[in-house]
Amino acid sequence: MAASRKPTAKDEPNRRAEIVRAASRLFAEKGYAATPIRDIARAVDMQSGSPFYHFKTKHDMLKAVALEGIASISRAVSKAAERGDTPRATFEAMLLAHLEQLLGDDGRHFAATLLHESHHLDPAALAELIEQKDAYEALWQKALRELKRSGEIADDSRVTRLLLMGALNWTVQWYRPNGGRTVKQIARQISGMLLKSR
Amino acid sequence: MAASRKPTAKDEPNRRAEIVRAASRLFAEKGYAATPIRDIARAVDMQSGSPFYHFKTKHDMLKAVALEGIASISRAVSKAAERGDTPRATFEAMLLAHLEQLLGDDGRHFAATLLHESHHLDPAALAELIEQKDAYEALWQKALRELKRSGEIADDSRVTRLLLMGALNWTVQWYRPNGGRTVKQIARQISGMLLKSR
DNA sequence: CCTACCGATCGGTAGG
DNA sequence: CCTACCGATCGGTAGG
Repeated sequence: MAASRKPTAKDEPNRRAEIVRAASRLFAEKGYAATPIRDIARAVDMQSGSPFYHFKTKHDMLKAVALEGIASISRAVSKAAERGDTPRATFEAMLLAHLEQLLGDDGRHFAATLLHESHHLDPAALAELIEQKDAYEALWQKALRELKRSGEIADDSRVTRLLLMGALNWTVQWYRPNGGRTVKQIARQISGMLLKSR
Repeated sequence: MAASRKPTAKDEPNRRAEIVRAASRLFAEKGYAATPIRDIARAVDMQSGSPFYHFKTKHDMLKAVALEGIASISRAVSKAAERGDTPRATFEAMLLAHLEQLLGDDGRHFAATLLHESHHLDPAALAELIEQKDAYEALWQKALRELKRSGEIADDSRVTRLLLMGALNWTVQWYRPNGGRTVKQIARQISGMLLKSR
């Protein structure tokens, strides 16, 4: 898995992205504070000081991971939200997109870092992240509003949204691929729990 | 808040419990790996090496916090489960008890540590914790089973339980006391979302 | 991006 | 429980 040749500065076009990817995996698995930069460097075949050529501080790495995490979830769910023709179909497409980002191979470590390690960010970076997160959650608030208008949900308050986010985001803690249930089945079960008609 | 007298070995009857309490708060706020034992010692007016008189390792402190966390949640919810006369009343009492433990002043830091920092435990301690957690969640599975029998819920599968746990446990991320909603209101909203009749 | 390195911090311990 | 301390690790940097 690790390339044994010695990379040089001109070698890869985007070493920075590789670092972010490796960092996301290690932050997700061992936590930000418990991950030495040396481990991230080794994961991308660098020497221990070299990541600092791409990032000024370790915090900047975390910031990059967290922002990329919320950005790709946001992108995927926005796109899904455009496709539904009914409030219910829209909602179900959004559920599926959100879960695919959280549980899929590509975004899983970004999402886990975003959800569990963001509190290590400095206040400025945290504020930036919260701004993105608020914009993202507004998509859900809108979807809930339309479900209420069409009579498929009784309450579209902020608390409802937060409880829904909890049910979704908590899947990161227990979902295992090859664990019997597909992501699509879980999405369907959530909509079955929340929506009235069938 | 911090006593300025110098405590001696015979001084307090239960310094160990104070350490666990302080550790729960710091682990919850800054994370296990980012909390130096020196900070815990200072929080209980000890010198930096003294916590090791009570705990062999830092991991043992985390283990104590996590096990006390699951134990008190388990105790509170068990007690609540005994009091309801209908499946619905039982369920609502359990919801309230669980949330009070997670969000109340006493258990809040224990719960946050339990939920967010347990992965730092060594495999043996983690296995012990999971055993307790499984026993706890069986209480919920039973409650869901009875709600299904009485026709107030459509699905009492394991996934339903996990989604419910997610909605509940995620409150730790967003609930703020004096934030408008009481714990009781949140509990009621969850039962309103999940249960069919009114 | 590598080499070589520094200062600070940290978990843990010996001895009392 | 305190004093005094050690060895290891870690984020970060200078210079090339």
